[in-house]
Parts: sequence; C-alpha cells; structure tokens
Amino acid sequence: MTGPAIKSWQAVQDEVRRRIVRREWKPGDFIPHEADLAKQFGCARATVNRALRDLAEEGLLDRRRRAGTQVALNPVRKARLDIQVIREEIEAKGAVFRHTILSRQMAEPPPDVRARMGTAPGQDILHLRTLYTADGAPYVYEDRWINPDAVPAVASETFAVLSPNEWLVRNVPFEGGDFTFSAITSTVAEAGVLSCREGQGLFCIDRTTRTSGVVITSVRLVFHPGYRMHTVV
Amino acid sequence: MTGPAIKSWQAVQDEVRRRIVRREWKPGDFIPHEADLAKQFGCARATVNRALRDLAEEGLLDRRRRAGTQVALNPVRKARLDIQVIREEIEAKGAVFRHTILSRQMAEPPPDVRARMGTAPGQDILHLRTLYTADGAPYVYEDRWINPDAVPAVASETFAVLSPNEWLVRNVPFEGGDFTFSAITSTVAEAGVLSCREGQGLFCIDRTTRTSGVVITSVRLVFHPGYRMHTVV
DNA sequence: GATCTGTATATGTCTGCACATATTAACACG
DNA sequence: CGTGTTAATATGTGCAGACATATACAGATC
Repeated sequence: MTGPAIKSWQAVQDEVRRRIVRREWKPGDFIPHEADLAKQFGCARATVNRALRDLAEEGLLDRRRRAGTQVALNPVRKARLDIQVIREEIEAKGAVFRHTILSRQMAEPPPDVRARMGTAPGQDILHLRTLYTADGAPYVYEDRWINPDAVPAVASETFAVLSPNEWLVRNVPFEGGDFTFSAITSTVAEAGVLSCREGQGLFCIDRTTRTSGVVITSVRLVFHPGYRMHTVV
Repeated sequence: MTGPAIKSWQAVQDEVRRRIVRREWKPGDFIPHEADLAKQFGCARATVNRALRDLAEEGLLDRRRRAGTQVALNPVRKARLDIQVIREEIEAKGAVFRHTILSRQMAEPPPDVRARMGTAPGQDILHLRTLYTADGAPYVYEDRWINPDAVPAVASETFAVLSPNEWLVRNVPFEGGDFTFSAITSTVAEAGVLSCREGQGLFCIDRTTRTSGVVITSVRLVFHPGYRMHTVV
C-alpha cells in the first residue's frame, strides 16, 4: 500500500476499473487475489470481494475459484433496459396517455403463440388488441393473449380504467419471462392502426410472462415509426 | 422463526420473492425490517441485506433509509442484454464468421453523427463500412465512424485480421456509452448490401462509445431481415 | 501415456459486531 | 401556528474471522 488507504468498496471498484482502463492490467491478465488487494488497499477482504463481484457481474472481470480473477478478453457489455409500464413511459415525456381496446374475444391463438404459451390445439384463450396513444397520436399497438386459467379474474375485467398492460402488472404476481426485440415490415392492418404507410419498418417487442412455469400472457408490441429504445451503459 | 432456518442469501431471496409473488406482501406494503427478518430466518442481518439489496436492484423492492423496505408498486423489469462481439454471436450459432471491409476513408460525418461525436464542422474522421456474414449470408452491415484523435493507432490498421468491432474492443480502453435500438425501413443501398428487398423493416443498433468523456466511435449496425435480439429476465 | 485421486488455493458465503448516513417523527421555541 | 432542532430508527457499509466450495495442479496408479 503506497498511497492513501482505499477503504470503501466503491473506491476499490473505481481503482480496479482505472487500472483496467489504463491497461495496467491488460485483458487476459490475472490480477492479484483478494487478500493481496485487501492488503494493498488497506481494507478488508470482504470489501474487495464486493467490488470485484460487481465488476464480474458487469462483465469486466472473469472470476473462477482456485484459478483467480482475470480481466475479461471480450467484455460483454451488459446493457440494462428498464422496461416500465407504457403509461409511465408516455407520461414521462410529458404527453397525455390514453388506451383504447380495439377488440376483446376468446379465440384460438396462432401456432407460434400456442407454442410459446403451451396451450392445446383448439383451446380458446383471451385475445386483446389495444392501441396506446400519446397526445392522441398512435404510440404502440398491443396484440396480447392471456391465459385465463392462470388469471381467472380477466373474465370479468373490461380494462376500461387500467390498460391490460398495467392491470396485469398490478393484479398478477409474475416472476419472469423473456423478451425478443426485432423489426417488422408493417402489414396493411398494422399500418392502419398506427396510421403509417404499409411496408414501413416498425420496432417490435415480443414478450412472454411466466409465474412458476405457467405462462400468464404473451404479447407483441408494435411501436410507431421512428420509435427508439435507449439505454446508457 | 417457525420452519427450518433459512441461512443462505439465496434462500432468503427466494423466500422473500415467494412472499411477494404469493401476495403475502402486497405492492406498497412495508415488509419487516432487516433485523426482524434475520431473526425470523435465523440468519445474520448481513445475509438478509444481501438478499434484499439484490431484489431492490432488480426493481422488486423500494428501500429507503429510516423509512424501510416496501414492495414496488410498478416493478420496472430490468432486462439485461448481453452485447457481445459479433464474431462470437455468429460462432455461437455454429456458423462461419467472416467480415469484409466495404470502404475505408477519411470523411466529414453527417450532422447527426457530428453531434454525437462532437467533432467540428469540416473535420474529417475515419469512416468504415463493413459487412459481417454468417455462413456466407449477410448478417449485419456496420457503418462506423472512429475518432482518430482518441485512437491514433487506427491510421495504420487495415482491419484485415480483426474486424473493426473486435479490434476496437481489444485495443481501446473504453468505459461506457449508450445504445439506441430501433427499426428502419431499408434504403436501396442497405437492401443491396444485405441482399434483401428495398423497404424491408430492419433491426438497427446505434451505439456510441466513450472513455472519460471522449467519444471513441459511433456506429450503426443494420441487421439482416428477421434478426431477433433475445433476453430472459 | 492415460487416468484417477488428493490437496492446496482462490473465491464464495456467513457471522457478529460496529459505526455511518439518511430520513422521519417528535419536540421545543419564537 | 410555523419553524428549526434533536433524537430515534432503518438501511448502508466496513471489519475480522471462519468455514464452504470449486478446481488447477501434482502425484499416484494402472
């Protein structure tokens, strides 16, 4: 330990990050082990551990028991997307949010949705088509399928007050799911709903939500032309 | 503490998550404080802290000093995207990766890029257009601008061995940046490079990378039709 | 040489304690 | 009554020590 003691885990993290960025520790290098660093920095091993653990989670370090800690060769940047309720996203931009239920019926989902949701052929589930607007302009078109077995309460819900999106978040316990982001070429129907040209490229999120293995809902969000999803690393 | 002791932070986290999902603790409710939970679970407070801290980071809990911990009303799902080097993404699919430099020249970037990179009007910087292929099929088209002031070594680099993407990751220390995901409607040029129809919707990532405030590179990736970016929460 | 096994080692986690810090609630005071 | 001060409290962080666990490496065995 030459300089002043680096005692907080944040300070340790900053210092380690600095050494990596300055190439004092190069990609692939093994860095000193925790006990060493703790002595260098004049802090406890737990503090070093906290700092390095976070950096490993970030993808900047690779850690293996017994082997040690090395600077990642190809740091996979882990971009964090905050997926919030659509209403909040729109209102955060200072626009007026509104949602309109375009259709609501029981139907058999198409094969791809059936596969994702694991429903039987011929089984009808709830199908909702909703348009969300910002200051009256179409913002996103939602095509959603809901498993009524997992959410019996949907049967008597009109989604007049809360949008399907927000109603589900509030009323259904959910644990996880998966997201797929893609671009689609708009069909006539989508162009009509979002009032844009047919054949326009549109940003699209497919999302399936589960709780303890049971699929609750599967939804496709098709955004208005020019929509951008942004994140800072 | 009624049942068996819950001593690992994972177990504590699972149990808390279970209580939230089962609505034993409802959105907005304050949950018992750390010391209480530690006594209930028969473990140390630090263990409970670790578990709850992670859940808060995930967006499932809101924590404030003195006030306590409450279940989040609108849990913002934090999807984590792993952005890896394109070569690895392609090879992970079992395909053969190849990259081709389409063009390489010094030029003045268009206004939007100039704004992102903060270069002066009239100032020329390095412009690279690269095609990445998987098993010979166009995978992604990269339109990249590099700031030679921040990366002097690019002047003598042909990118024959390592692609611009990978070369930069390996050779330039970088700290952060921002990502924008969107859908574009392909122009004739893009359609030609990616050998798809004009007017097709294409998935697009704009990415700007910085180190200590200085912009290193700004890049647009335009993916082949049908490309999907996937993540599990 | 190939394979199995044991051991040393670095990270992973837990504990009990202490103090720091933010924030609320109660209280005193003009 | 409003305002500023103070105390109480829940989370945030740090420390030293201990044990758990994965695993690279060496040495034993076939």
